[in-house]
Amino acid sequence: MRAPGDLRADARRNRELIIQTARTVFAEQGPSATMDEIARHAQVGAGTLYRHFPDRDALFHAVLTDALERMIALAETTRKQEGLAWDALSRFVEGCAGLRLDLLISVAGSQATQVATTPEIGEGRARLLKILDQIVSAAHDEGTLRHDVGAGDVMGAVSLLIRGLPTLPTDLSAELKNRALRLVLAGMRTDPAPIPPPVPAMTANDLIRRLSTTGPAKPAT
Amino acid sequence: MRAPGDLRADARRNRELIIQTARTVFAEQGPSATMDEIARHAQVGAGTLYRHFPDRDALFHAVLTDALERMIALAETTRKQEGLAWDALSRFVEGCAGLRLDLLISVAGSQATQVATTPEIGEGRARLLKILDQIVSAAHDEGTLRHDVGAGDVMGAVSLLIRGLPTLPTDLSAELKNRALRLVLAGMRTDPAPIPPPVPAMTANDLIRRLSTTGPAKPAT
Amino acid sequence: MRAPGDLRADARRNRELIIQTARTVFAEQGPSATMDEIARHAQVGAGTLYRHFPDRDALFHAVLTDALERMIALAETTRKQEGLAWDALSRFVEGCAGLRLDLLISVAGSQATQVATTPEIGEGRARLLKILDQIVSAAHDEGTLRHDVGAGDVMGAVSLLIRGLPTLPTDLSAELKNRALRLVLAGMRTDPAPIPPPVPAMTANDLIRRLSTTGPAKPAT
Amino acid sequence: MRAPGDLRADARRNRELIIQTARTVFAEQGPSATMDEIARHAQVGAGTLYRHFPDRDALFHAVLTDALERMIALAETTRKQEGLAWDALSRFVEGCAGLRLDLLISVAGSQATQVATTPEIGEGRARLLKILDQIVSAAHDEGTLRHDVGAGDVMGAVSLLIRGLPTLPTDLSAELKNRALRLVLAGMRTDPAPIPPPVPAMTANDLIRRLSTTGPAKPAT
DNA sequence: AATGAATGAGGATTCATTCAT
DNA sequence: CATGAATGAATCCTCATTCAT
Repeated sequence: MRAPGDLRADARRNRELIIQTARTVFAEQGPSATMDEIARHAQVGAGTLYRHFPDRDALFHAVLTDALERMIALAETTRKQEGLAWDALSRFVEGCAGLRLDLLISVAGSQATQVATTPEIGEGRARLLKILDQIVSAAHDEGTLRHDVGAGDVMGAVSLLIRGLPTLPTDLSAELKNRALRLVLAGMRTDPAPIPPPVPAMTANDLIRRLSTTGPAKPAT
Repeated sequence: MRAPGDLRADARRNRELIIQTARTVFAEQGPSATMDEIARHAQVGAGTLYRHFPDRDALFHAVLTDALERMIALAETTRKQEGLAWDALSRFVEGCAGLRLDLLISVAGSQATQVATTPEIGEGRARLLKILDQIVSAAHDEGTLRHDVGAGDVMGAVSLLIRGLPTLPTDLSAELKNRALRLVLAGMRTDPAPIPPPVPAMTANDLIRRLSTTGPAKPAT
Repeated sequence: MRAPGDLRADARRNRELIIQTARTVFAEQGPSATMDEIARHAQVGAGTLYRHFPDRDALFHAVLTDALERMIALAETTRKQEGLAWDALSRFVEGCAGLRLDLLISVAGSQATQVATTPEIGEGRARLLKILDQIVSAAHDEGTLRHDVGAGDVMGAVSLLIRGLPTLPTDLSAELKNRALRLVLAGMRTDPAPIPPPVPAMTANDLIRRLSTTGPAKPAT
Repeated sequence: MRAPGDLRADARRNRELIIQTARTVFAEQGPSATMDEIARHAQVGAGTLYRHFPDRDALFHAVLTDALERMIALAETTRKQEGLAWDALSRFVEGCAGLRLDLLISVAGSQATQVATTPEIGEGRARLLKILDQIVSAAHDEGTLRHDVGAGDVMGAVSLLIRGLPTLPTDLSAELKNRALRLVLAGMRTDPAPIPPPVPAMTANDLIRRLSTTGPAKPAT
């Protein structure tokens, strides 16, 4: 008899590969990226993709679950590593922006309503919120976080902002996203918003120039 | 033969009808709503839809242009009606959330990249940004708006937030969106944070409860 | 305003065309004939086929219903035209064999179990059985039909026999089917067996020779 | 290395297992049952199945050959055991119905045309027909069997009838099949049909009731 | 100018068959 | 040899778009 991890090792690697590829492809092409496209990028046959994820929704579900896990891990890390709760909170918020989770809601929003209501997803969300709650409570106690801001607000703002603006050039989208996140963080502080440090404002002209200079970052579906 | 104005009135009415219907349908079913679905909701034949908009992108374009016009009108109105530039700014931001533009970016993001780079759209964006610039400058002068916040930041934050979170129940989505908008506004102020008034925080438990109670707001595509 | 039958005439013609084509193609290629094949034979696009019959089962259903109607019409005709109930019965049985309904059960048997339980099909079957019942009763009264043979037996035997033996050369299949039908009819008579008239038996050697001489009648799927 | 007989025994057992499993699965799910389904039911991997039968047709071939062997064995048995040729004949005909060969033709008919023309199958058929010929000749000599009925007729009628009506509930299908077989047998007799003994007829109402009461016997493919 | 049927290219999914373990 | 994962061609079905009425 074989060791149980043998073939499974290969399969597990493929599964992981497909999930990560799907995340990338969805982020780049939007939620209507085709299954074939994903399979091609992952360098596997369509059949392999379907062996692992029996249909489109199953793949969405796996991608979303994976994304949630990353956010949870991020929240736990920052909570442990940062002395100040506020620092944990802001590192979490900014870290989410870097997780390349653009698709998290975009995918869910366009096709996967049922996916979003899966028990696993629900539990994952709850787990994440519990951790955020601890950070938020600590920040309340520290006096750094406004008391009318809860873990639900943090989660909501992050969910809204991490999507970025897919029609814009990638770097401009990232910059606007980061600036908006900083503004939200500033709005959450009790004191006069020492954050962010005075960087130049994004003026109307800045935006217009950068919009007219560059083409779109991403091919449409 | 009829007078040309007669038919034109009819046609113009149909065009308007289709645009508004499309906005609704896109907002409800996501950006992959089919042309037939839109035609059916507008109670016209597919042929009529295509007579007005030669292809899918043309329809997107019209919907986005229409949305931009609404935002422009809103910005102009608040600028004229409000004495304080800050009030104009915050009324604009909050007004956008009420325009039901959920689809503005969601549509654009998933399918209409090329649409987003159309000259008309570019000009509309520029026009809107110019008006915002006036408001923003006035607010800077007033001392109510942080100097490191520009019209581009306002536009960016609004664009990111007005989409809402389509997988959540409608009311919860709206509430989270409004709370996030208020946090952003608070983050833009120079002074501590008179906004929003102390309302109870959205806690982790609030969010978990409301997520598990209600089903999703919208059938997936 | 147009006459209501205008466009519909075209569509109705297409619907009929597709049903008859499907019957032929199923009869020739077996129940796993592809939708595309049927569409090609009918000289319509796949979309047209699907507009009329939303999925494979719907097409099956239509084909089966159509076949039932033909059997019903046949039963009614023979009942009216023949003086002797026995003649009506045997003309019905033999007529069914000529209806090219080879697929009737073969299709149903392989894929369309749910189709077979449709209310329409059920009603059609009942209607047919009622007519057969009248013929059968009259034949009982005539004294030509054994009293332990009912309309259900007639229907059952016909259903079993009309399929033919698709692997055999067409003419051999037809001949065996016809001989079997005559044997069944003979078995239903009260008197010795005036039917069939003494034709030469199909001997083992006949069959072996004809099986080895000719290739199969039909390309496999 | 092991003795060759060892593995061979295992392999032979597997081969037999797969054939019998395939027969069952085909009979239950129709001729389009998948290879994976058969492998799963036989509790072997797909690779094992393909080691024994290089492709789908090879498996069909084996199943059909096996069925033919059973019919041959049955014919030989009845010939030896029955004193009266007629009894041998009718026991053969009825025995075939019990062999669960429903698929014999149904499979062949839908997919395996080429299979049906294989030399092995041809020889098997010939062998079976020879045996039937002996029985038929004896029955002619006995005066029990009509002289215009040959071994080919027997084979044909049996082939047509043993398939049953897969859309009907199992027991109803079996009953109709048995009744039809008895009618055929009656039709083959020289004398006024002492067979079958007077059982109640299957009336229209019987059939309608039983069709509406029970669901179909088999899930469609 | 409106209608809705027809078209067919394209995407999701399945499954016979191959191959690495 | 057995296993079950990988493959990709083939099939079902959808939907943007065209066209006859």
